[in-house]
Amino acid sequence: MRRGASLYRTGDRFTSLYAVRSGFFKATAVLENGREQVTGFSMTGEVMGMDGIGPEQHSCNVSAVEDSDICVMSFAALQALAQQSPGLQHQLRKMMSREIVREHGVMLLLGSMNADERLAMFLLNLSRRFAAHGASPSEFNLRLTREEIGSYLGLKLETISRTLSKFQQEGLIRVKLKFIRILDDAGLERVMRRDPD
Amino acid sequence: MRRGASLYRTGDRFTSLYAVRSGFFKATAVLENGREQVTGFSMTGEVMGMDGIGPEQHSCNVSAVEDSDICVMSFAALQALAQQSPGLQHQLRKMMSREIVREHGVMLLLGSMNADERLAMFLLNLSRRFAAHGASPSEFNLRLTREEIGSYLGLKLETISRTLSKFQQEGLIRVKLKFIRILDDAGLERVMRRDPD
DNA sequence: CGGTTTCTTGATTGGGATCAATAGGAGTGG
DNA sequence: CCACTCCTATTGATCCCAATCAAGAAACCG
Repeated sequence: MRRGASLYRTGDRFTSLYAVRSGFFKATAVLENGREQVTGFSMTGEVMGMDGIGPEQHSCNVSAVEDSDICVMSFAALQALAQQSPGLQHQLRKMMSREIVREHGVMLLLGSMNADERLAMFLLNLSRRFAAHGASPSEFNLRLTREEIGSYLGLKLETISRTLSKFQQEGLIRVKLKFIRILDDAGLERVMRRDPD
Repeated sequence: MRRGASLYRTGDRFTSLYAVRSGFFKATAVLENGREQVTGFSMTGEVMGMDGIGPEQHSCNVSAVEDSDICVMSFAALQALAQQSPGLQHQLRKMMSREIVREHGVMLLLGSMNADERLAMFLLNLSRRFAAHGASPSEFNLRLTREEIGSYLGLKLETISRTLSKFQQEGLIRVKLKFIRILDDAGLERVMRRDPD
Protein backbone atom coordinates (compact mmCIF):
# COMPACT_ATOMS: atom_id res chain seq x y z
CA MET A 1 0.00 0.00 0.00
CA ARG A 2 1.08 3.51 -0.75
CA ARG A 3 1.57 6.08 1.94
CA GLY A 4 -1.73 7.81 2.74
CA ALA A 5 -3.89 5.01 1.36
CA SER A 6 -6.84 3.87 3.44
CA LEU A 7 -7.09 0.27 4.61
CA TYR A 8 -10.63 0.55 5.87
CA ARG A 9 -13.04 3.20 7.04
CA THR A 10 -15.64 3.61 9.74
CA GLY A 11 -18.78 1.80 8.70
CA ASP A 12 -17.07 -0.58 6.26
CA ARG A 13 -18.33 -4.12 6.60
CA PHE A 14 -15.96 -6.24 8.65
CA THR A 15 -14.50 -9.14 6.67
CA SER A 16 -10.89 -9.57 7.64
CA LEU A 17 -8.10 -8.98 10.07
CA TYR A 18 -4.89 -7.43 8.78
CA ALA A 19 -1.35 -8.22 9.87
CA VAL A 20 1.24 -5.57 9.16
CA ARG A 21 4.14 -7.09 7.20
CA SER A 22 6.03 -3.84 6.94
CA GLY A 23 5.26 -0.18 7.33
CA PHE A 24 3.28 1.89 9.72
CA PHE A 25 -0.46 2.56 10.14
CA LYS A 26 -2.63 4.90 12.14
CA ALA A 27 -6.20 4.45 13.31
CA THR A 28 -8.48 7.42 13.81
CA ALA A 29 -11.99 7.78 15.17
CA VAL A 30 -14.40 10.54 14.28
CA LEU A 31 -17.05 12.01 16.56
CA GLU A 32 -20.44 13.15 15.33
CA ASN A 33 -19.40 16.78 15.48
CA GLY A 34 -16.49 16.16 13.19
CA ARG A 35 -13.70 16.07 15.73
CA GLU A 36 -11.16 13.44 14.85
CA GLN A 37 -8.62 11.70 17.03
CA VAL A 38 -5.84 9.21 16.45
CA THR A 39 -6.63 6.15 18.55
CA GLY A 40 -3.65 3.97 17.76
CA PHE A 41 -0.69 3.07 15.63
CA SER A 42 0.29 -0.32 14.23
CA MET A 43 3.68 -1.45 13.05
CA THR A 44 5.29 -4.58 11.64
CA GLY A 45 4.03 -7.75 13.23
CA GLU A 46 0.90 -6.25 14.72
CA VAL A 47 -2.70 -7.07 13.84
CA MET A 48 -5.42 -4.57 12.97
CA GLY A 49 -9.16 -4.73 12.54
CA MET A 50 -10.34 -6.27 15.78
CA ASP A 51 -12.67 -3.37 16.45
CA GLY A 52 -14.92 -4.74 13.72
CA ILE A 53 -15.55 -8.24 15.04
CA GLY A 54 -18.43 -7.46 17.34
CA PRO A 55 -20.41 -4.88 15.41
CA GLU A 56 -19.50 -6.60 12.10
CA GLN A 57 -18.47 -3.24 10.79
CA HIS A 58 -15.46 -1.12 11.51
CA SER A 59 -15.56 1.70 14.03
CA CYS A 60 -12.44 3.54 12.97
CA ASN A 61 -10.45 4.59 9.93
CA VAL A 62 -7.11 2.98 9.30
CA SER A 63 -4.59 4.34 6.83
CA ALA A 64 -0.93 3.85 5.95
CA VAL A 65 1.46 6.44 7.35
CA GLU A 66 4.21 5.15 5.06
CA ASP A 67 4.37 2.70 2.17
CA SER A 68 3.40 -0.60 3.75
CA ASP A 69 2.64 -4.26 3.14
CA ILE A 70 -0.15 -6.10 4.83
CA CYS A 71 -1.40 -9.64 5.00
CA VAL A 72 -5.18 -9.93 4.73
CA MET A 73 -6.73 -12.74 6.77
CA SER A 74 -10.34 -13.52 5.97
CA PHE A 75 -12.13 -13.73 9.27
CA ALA A 76 -14.49 -16.43 8.04
CA ALA A 77 -11.53 -18.60 7.09
CA LEU A 78 -9.83 -17.82 10.36
CA GLN A 79 -12.94 -18.84 12.24
CA ALA A 80 -13.18 -22.10 10.36
CA LEU A 81 -9.57 -22.87 11.15
CA ALA A 82 -10.02 -21.91 14.78
CA GLN A 83 -12.95 -24.33 14.97
CA GLN A 84 -10.39 -27.08 14.35
CA SER A 85 -7.61 -25.71 16.48
CA PRO A 86 -8.10 -24.66 20.09
CA GLY A 87 -4.60 -23.20 19.94
CA LEU A 88 -5.53 -20.70 17.25
CA GLN A 89 -8.77 -19.99 19.03
CA HIS A 90 -6.81 -19.10 22.10
CA GLN A 91 -4.36 -17.01 20.10
CA LEU A 92 -7.20 -14.97 18.68
CA ARG A 93 -8.68 -14.27 22.06
CA LYS A 94 -5.28 -13.38 23.42
CA MET A 95 -4.78 -10.76 20.75
CA MET A 96 -8.12 -9.16 21.49
CA SER A 97 -7.50 -9.17 25.20
CA ARG A 98 -4.10 -7.59 24.65
CA GLU A 99 -5.84 -4.84 22.72
CA ILE A 100 -8.13 -4.22 25.69
CA VAL A 101 -5.20 -4.00 28.07
CA ARG A 102 -3.31 -1.72 25.70
CA GLU A 103 -6.26 0.63 25.65
CA HIS A 104 -6.38 0.64 29.43
CA GLY A 105 -2.85 1.97 29.28
CA VAL A 106 -3.86 4.77 26.94
CA MET A 107 -6.75 5.65 29.22
CA LEU A 108 -4.36 6.01 32.12
CA LEU A 109 -2.10 8.13 30.00
CA LEU A 110 -4.87 10.44 28.85
CA GLY A 111 -6.59 10.58 32.19
CA SER A 112 -3.76 11.22 34.58
CA MET A 113 -0.47 12.18 32.97
CA ASN A 114 0.94 15.57 32.04
CA ALA A 115 2.50 16.41 28.69
CA ASP A 116 6.06 15.34 29.59
CA GLU A 117 4.91 12.03 30.97
CA ARG A 118 2.71 11.31 27.98
CA LEU A 119 5.41 11.94 25.44
CA ALA A 120 8.04 10.00 27.41
CA MET A 121 5.67 7.05 27.63
CA PHE A 122 4.93 7.29 23.93
CA LEU A 123 8.59 7.29 22.93
CA LEU A 124 9.42 4.37 25.20
CA ASN A 125 6.45 2.43 23.92
CA LEU A 126 7.49 2.95 20.31
CA SER A 127 11.04 2.00 21.18
CA ARG A 128 9.95 -1.30 22.71
CA ARG A 129 7.74 -2.10 19.74
CA PHE A 130 10.47 -1.37 17.22
CA ALA A 131 12.77 -3.63 19.22
CA ALA A 132 10.09 -6.34 19.21
CA HIS A 133 10.48 -6.83 15.48
CA GLY A 134 14.18 -6.39 15.25
CA ALA A 135 14.40 -2.69 14.40
CA SER A 136 16.59 -0.35 16.38
CA PRO A 137 14.98 0.62 19.68
CA SER A 138 17.08 3.75 20.05
CA GLU A 139 16.83 5.36 16.65
CA PHE A 140 13.89 5.61 14.33
CA ASN A 141 12.39 7.59 11.54
CA LEU A 142 8.95 8.33 12.86
CA ARG A 143 6.77 9.11 9.88
CA LEU A 144 4.17 10.94 11.91
CA THR A 145 3.51 14.65 12.05
CA ARG A 146 3.54 16.48 15.38
CA GLU A 147 -0.16 16.87 14.90
CA GLU A 148 -0.76 13.12 14.64
CA ILE A 149 1.33 12.45 17.73
CA GLY A 150 -0.50 15.19 19.58
CA SER A 151 -3.89 13.88 18.56
CA TYR A 152 -3.01 10.47 19.92
CA LEU A 153 -1.70 11.90 23.19
CA GLY A 154 -4.49 14.43 23.68
CA LEU A 155 -2.13 17.38 23.16
CA LYS A 156 -1.66 20.09 20.55
CA LEU A 157 1.09 19.97 17.99
CA GLU A 158 2.87 22.98 19.52
CA THR A 159 3.09 21.15 22.82
CA ILE A 160 4.66 18.12 21.13
CA SER A 161 7.18 20.36 19.44
CA ARG A 162 8.06 22.19 22.65
CA THR A 163 8.33 19.02 24.69
CA LEU A 164 10.56 17.32 22.13
CA SER A 165 12.80 20.39 22.18
CA LYS A 166 12.91 20.29 25.96
CA PHE A 167 13.77 16.59 26.04
CA GLN A 168 16.58 17.34 23.62
CA GLN A 169 17.92 20.17 25.77
CA GLU A 170 17.87 17.85 28.74
CA GLY A 171 19.91 15.31 26.82
CA LEU A 172 17.21 12.65 26.79
CA ILE A 173 16.85 12.45 23.02
CA ARG A 174 18.10 13.88 19.75
CA VAL A 175 15.44 15.15 17.36
CA LYS A 176 15.88 16.14 13.77
CA LEU A 177 12.40 16.53 12.36
CA LYS A 178 11.07 12.99 12.10
CA PHE A 179 14.30 11.27 13.08
CA ILE A 180 14.41 10.52 16.75
CA ARG A 181 17.28 9.00 18.68
CA ILE A 182 16.82 8.00 22.28
CA LEU A 183 19.93 8.89 24.26
CA ASP A 184 18.78 8.20 27.80
CA ASP A 185 16.22 5.46 28.12
CA ALA A 186 16.39 5.45 31.91
CA GLY A 187 15.93 9.20 31.97
CA LEU A 188 12.75 8.92 29.93
CA GLU A 189 11.55 6.20 32.30
CA ARG A 190 12.11 8.60 35.16
CA VAL A 191 10.14 11.34 33.41
CA MET A 192 7.31 8.92 32.76
CA ARG A 193 7.21 7.53 36.29
CA ARG A 194 7.70 10.81 38.07
CA ASP A 195 5.71 10.67 41.26
CA PRO A 196 2.97 13.24 41.56
CA ASP A 197 4.79 15.82 43.82
CA MET B 1 -21.07 -9.26 47.53
CA ARG B 2 -21.00 -6.47 50.05
CA ARG B 3 -20.34 -2.91 49.05
CA GLY B 4 -16.60 -2.22 48.94
CA ALA B 5 -15.64 -5.89 48.54
CA SER B 6 -13.06 -6.74 45.91
CA LEU B 7 -13.92 -9.12 43.07
CA TYR B 8 -10.38 -9.45 41.80
CA ARG B 9 -7.12 -7.57 41.91
CA THR B 10 -4.29 -6.78 39.54
CA GLY B 11 -2.06 -9.81 39.23
CA ASP B 12 -4.70 -12.34 40.30
CA ARG B 13 -4.67 -15.43 38.13
CA PHE B 14 -7.41 -15.31 35.52
CA THR B 15 -9.94 -18.09 35.92
CA SER B 16 -13.38 -16.74 35.20
CA LEU B 17 -15.56 -14.13 33.66
CA TYR B 18 -18.17 -12.45 35.83
CA ALA B 19 -21.65 -11.35 34.84
CA VAL B 20 -23.26 -8.70 37.01
CA ARG B 21 -26.67 -9.91 38.19
CA SER B 22 -27.39 -6.82 40.22
CA GLY B 23 -25.40 -3.96 41.65
CA PHE B 24 -22.60 -1.79 40.45
CA PHE B 25 -18.85 -2.30 40.09
CA LYS B 26 -15.85 -0.15 39.34
CA ALA B 27 -12.53 -1.14 37.76
CA THR B 28 -9.35 0.72 38.61
CA ALA B 29 -5.81 0.50 37.30
CA VAL B 30 -2.72 1.44 39.23
CA LEU B 31 0.47 2.86 37.75
CA GLU B 32 3.94 2.04 39.06
CA ASN B 33 4.20 5.37 40.83
CA GLY B 34 1.05 4.72 42.80
CA ARG B 35 -1.36 6.83 40.82
CA GLU B 36 -4.72 5.16 40.48
CA GLN B 37 -7.48 5.71 37.97
CA VAL B 38 -10.97 4.37 37.48
CA THR B 39 -11.07 2.71 34.05
CA GLY B 40 -14.66 1.57 33.94
CA PHE B 41 -17.95 0.79 35.59
CA SER B 42 -20.14 -2.28 35.20
CA MET B 43 -23.80 -2.66 35.92
CA THR B 44 -26.50 -5.32 35.74
CA GLY B 45 -26.22 -7.47 32.65
CA GLU B 46 -22.64 -6.58 31.84
CA VAL B 47 -19.63 -8.90 31.87
CA MET B 48 -16.32 -8.25 33.61
CA GLY B 49 -12.91 -9.86 33.55
CA MET B 50 -12.02 -9.87 29.89
CA ASP B 51 -8.79 -8.00 30.55
CA GLY B 52 -7.41 -11.23 32.00
CA ILE B 53 -7.86 -13.56 29.04
CA GLY B 54 -4.66 -12.73 27.20
CA PRO B 55 -2.14 -12.32 29.97
CA GLU B 56 -3.87 -15.04 32.03
CA GLN B 57 -3.85 -12.68 34.95
CA HIS B 58 -5.89 -9.60 35.67
CA SER B 59 -4.61 -6.14 34.90
CA CYS B 60 -7.01 -4.14 37.03
CA ASN B 61 -8.81 -4.13 40.35
CA VAL B 62 -12.55 -4.61 40.40
CA SER B 63 -14.69 -3.91 43.44
CA ALA B 64 -18.37 -3.51 44.28
CA VAL B 65 -19.61 0.05 44.59
CA GLU B 66 -22.82 -1.19 46.16
CA ASP B 67 -24.09 -4.55 47.42
CA SER B 68 -24.13 -6.72 44.32
CA ASP B 69 -24.70 -10.19 42.96
CA ILE B 70 -22.55 -11.77 40.34
CA CYS B 71 -22.55 -14.93 38.30
CA VAL B 72 -19.14 -16.58 38.05
CA MET B 73 -18.45 -18.31 34.74
CA SER B 74 -15.39 -20.54 34.71
CA PHE B 75 -13.48 -19.67 31.60
CA ALA B 76 -12.28 -23.22 31.09
CA ALA B 77 -15.88 -24.43 31.10
CA LEU B 78 -16.91 -21.59 28.85
CA GLN B 79 -14.17 -22.51 26.42
CA ALA B 80 -15.21 -26.15 26.37
CA LEU B 81 -18.79 -25.14 25.66
CA ALA B 82 -17.71 -22.73 22.98
CA GLN B 83 -15.76 -25.53 21.31
CA GLN B 84 -19.15 -27.18 20.73
CA SER B 85 -21.08 -24.11 19.85
CA PRO B 86 -19.97 -21.62 17.21
CA GLY B 87 -22.74 -19.35 18.41
CA LEU B 88 -21.28 -19.03 21.88
CA GLN B 89 -17.84 -18.63 20.38
CA HIS B 90 -19.12 -15.73 18.38
CA GLN B 91 -20.86 -14.26 21.39
CA LEU B 92 -17.63 -14.28 23.35
CA ARG B 93 -15.71 -12.52 20.63
CA LYS B 94 -18.48 -10.02 20.25
CA MET B 95 -18.29 -9.11 23.88
CA MET B 96 -14.57 -8.57 23.72
CA SER B 97 -14.82 -6.52 20.60
CA ARG B 98 -17.50 -4.39 22.18
CA GLU B 99 -15.13 -3.73 25.05
CA ILE B 100 -12.50 -2.53 22.58
CA VAL B 101 -14.96 -0.18 20.93
CA ARG B 102 -16.17 1.09 24.29
CA GLU B 103 -12.60 1.96 25.23
CA HIS B 104 -12.17 3.81 21.95
CA GLY B 105 -15.04 5.98 23.09
CA VAL B 106 -13.37 6.71 26.41
CA MET B 107 -10.16 7.57 24.61
CA LEU B 108 -12.01 10.12 22.51
CA LEU B 109 -13.61 11.53 25.61
CA LEU B 110 -10.35 11.85 27.51
CA GLY B 111 -8.37 13.06 24.54
CA SER B 112 -10.57 15.70 23.06
CA MET B 113 -13.48 16.79 25.24
CA ASN B 114 -13.76 19.50 27.86
CA ALA B 115 -15.26 19.03 31.31
CA ASP B 116 -18.86 19.80 30.31
CA GLU B 117 -18.75 17.46 27.35
CA ARG B 118 -17.22 14.65 29.37
CA LEU B 119 -19.79 14.81 32.12
CA ALA B 120 -22.70 15.11 29.70
CA MET B 121 -21.46 12.07 27.81
CA PHE B 122 -21.02 10.17 31.05
CA LEU B 123 -24.55 10.90 32.24
CA LEU B 124 -26.09 9.97 28.89
CA ASN B 125 -24.06 6.79 28.76
CA LEU B 126 -25.22 5.77 32.23
CA SER B 127 -28.77 6.62 31.31
CA ARG B 128 -28.68 4.38 28.25
CA ARG B 129 -27.17 1.53 30.21
CA PHE B 130 -29.74 1.76 32.99
CA ALA B 131 -32.44 1.71 30.34
CA ALA B 132 -30.84 -1.35 28.75
CA HIS B 133 -31.72 -3.47 31.76
CA GLY B 134 -35.08 -2.01 32.51
CA ALA B 135 -34.14 0.60 35.10
CA SER B 136 -35.23 4.20 34.76
CA PRO B 137 -33.08 6.07 32.28
CA SER B 138 -33.97 9.46 33.69
CA GLU B 139 -33.53 8.97 37.39
CA PHE B 140 -30.90 7.01 39.24
CA ASN B 141 -29.09 6.72 42.51
CA LEU B 142 -25.49 6.81 41.44
CA ARG B 143 -23.47 5.23 44.18
CA LEU B 144 -20.22 6.84 43.14
CA THR B 145 -18.37 9.66 44.84
CA ARG B 146 -17.47 12.81 42.91
CA GLU B 147 -13.90 11.64 43.17
CA GLU B 148 -14.61 8.30 41.47
CA ILE B 149 -16.51 10.00 38.66
CA GLY B 150 -13.69 12.50 38.28
CA SER B 151 -11.05 9.82 38.20
CA TYR B 152 -12.89 8.06 35.39
CA LEU B 153 -13.33 11.27 33.42
CA GLY B 154 -9.83 12.60 34.01
CA LEU B 155 -11.13 15.49 36.14
CA LYS B 156 -10.91 16.53 39.77
CA LEU B 157 -13.79 16.07 42.19
CA GLU B 158 -14.32 19.84 42.51
CA THR B 159 -14.81 20.09 38.77
CA ILE B 160 -17.44 17.34 38.85
CA SER B 161 -19.24 19.12 41.66
CA ARG B 162 -19.16 22.49 39.90
CA THR B 163 -20.25 21.06 36.58
CA LEU B 164 -23.15 19.16 38.11
CA SER B 165 -24.23 22.38 39.81
CA LYS B 166 -24.00 24.22 36.54
CA PHE B 167 -26.05 21.59 34.69
CA GLN B 168 -28.66 21.91 37.39
CA GLN B 169 -28.77 25.70 37.09
CA GLU B 170 -29.21 25.31 33.37
CA GLY B 171 -32.16 23.01 33.93
CA LEU B 172 -30.51 19.97 32.36
CA ILE B 173 -30.59 17.81 35.47
CA ARG B 174 -31.60 17.74 39.11
CA VAL B 175 -28.91 16.68 41.55
CA LYS B 176 -29.35 15.80 45.18
CA LEU B 177 -26.08 14.27 46.28
CA LYS B 178 -26.03 10.86 44.61
CA PHE B 179 -29.52 11.05 43.21
CA ILE B 180 -29.55 12.33 39.68
CA ARG B 181 -32.54 13.04 37.50
CA ILE B 182 -32.12 13.89 33.87
CA LEU B 183 -34.54 16.63 32.90
CA ASP B 184 -33.36 17.46 29.41
CA ASP B 185 -31.84 14.57 27.55
CA ALA B 186 -31.64 16.50 24.30
CA GLY B 187 -29.97 19.38 26.09
CA LEU B 188 -27.27 17.09 27.40
CA GLU B 189 -26.80 15.70 23.90
CA ARG B 190 -26.28 19.22 22.70
CA VAL B 191 -23.67 19.89 25.38
CA MET B 192 -21.88 16.68 24.48
CA ARG B 193 -21.92 17.29 20.74
CA ARG B 194 -21.13 20.98 20.88
CA ASP B 195 -18.95 21.80 17.91
CA PRO B 196 -15.42 22.92 18.62
CA ASP B 197 -15.39 26.75 18.32
C1' DC C 1 -24.57 11.79 68.98
C1' DG C 2 -19.45 12.62 67.46
C1' DG C 3 -16.28 11.77 64.06
C1' DT C 4 -15.30 11.15 59.41
C1' DT C 5 -16.13 11.32 54.81
C1' DT C 6 -18.23 13.71 51.07
C1' DC C 7 -19.83 17.77 48.91
C1' DT C 8 -20.10 22.64 47.66
C1' DT C 9 -18.34 27.03 46.67
C1' DG C 10 -14.84 30.75 46.45
C1' DA C 11 -10.06 32.50 45.33
C1' DT C 12 -5.96 31.85 43.02
C1' DT C 13 -2.65 29.45 40.12
C1' DG C 14 -0.67 27.09 36.34
C1' DG C 15 -0.09 23.99 32.31
C1' DG C 16 -1.26 23.58 27.96
C1' DA C 17 -4.19 25.90 24.34
C1' DT C 18 -4.42 29.44 21.27
C1' DC C 19 -2.74 33.10 18.41
C1' DA C 20 0.96 34.64 15.63
C1' DA C 21 5.11 34.95 12.96
C1' DT C 22 9.05 32.81 10.87
C1' DA C 23 11.72 29.22 9.13
C1' DG C 24 12.58 24.91 6.95
C1' DG C 25 11.61 20.88 3.99
C1' DA C 26 9.21 18.22 0.55
C1' DG C 27 6.96 17.88 -3.68
C1' DT C 28 5.84 19.76 -8.34
C1' DG C 29 6.43 21.42 -12.76
C1' DG C 30 9.04 24.32 -15.83
C1' DC D 1 18.15 21.97 -11.30
C1' DC D 2 15.78 25.69 -9.58
C1' DA D 3 11.66 28.31 -8.43
C1' DC D 4 7.46 28.08 -6.41
C1' DT D 5 4.06 26.54 -3.29
C1' DC D 6 2.40 24.04 0.42
C1' DC D 7 2.89 21.65 4.40
C1' DT D 8 5.28 20.97 8.75
C1' DA D 9 7.95 22.55 12.56
C1' DT D 10 9.71 25.88 15.91
C1' DT D 11 9.37 29.49 19.13
C1' DG D 12 7.31 33.50 21.51
C1' DA D 13 3.28 35.92 23.74
C1' DT D 14 -0.97 35.65 25.80
C1' DC D 15 -5.15 33.46 27.46
C1' DC D 16 -8.27 30.29 29.65
C1' DC D 17 -10.02 26.06 31.66
C1' DA D 18 -9.46 23.08 35.10
C1' DA D 19 -6.27 22.23 39.11
C1' DT D 20 -5.16 23.55 43.45
C1' DC D 21 -5.78 25.61 47.91
C1' DA D 22 -9.03 26.62 51.37
C1' DA D 23 -13.08 26.76 54.35
C1' DG D 24 -17.48 25.55 55.69
C1' DA D 25 -21.77 22.64 55.29
C1' DA D 26 -24.11 18.43 54.84
C1' DA D 27 -24.63 13.55 55.14
C1' DC D 28 -23.31 9.03 56.56
C1' DC D 29 -22.19 5.61 60.08
C1' DG D 30 -20.68 3.26 64.00
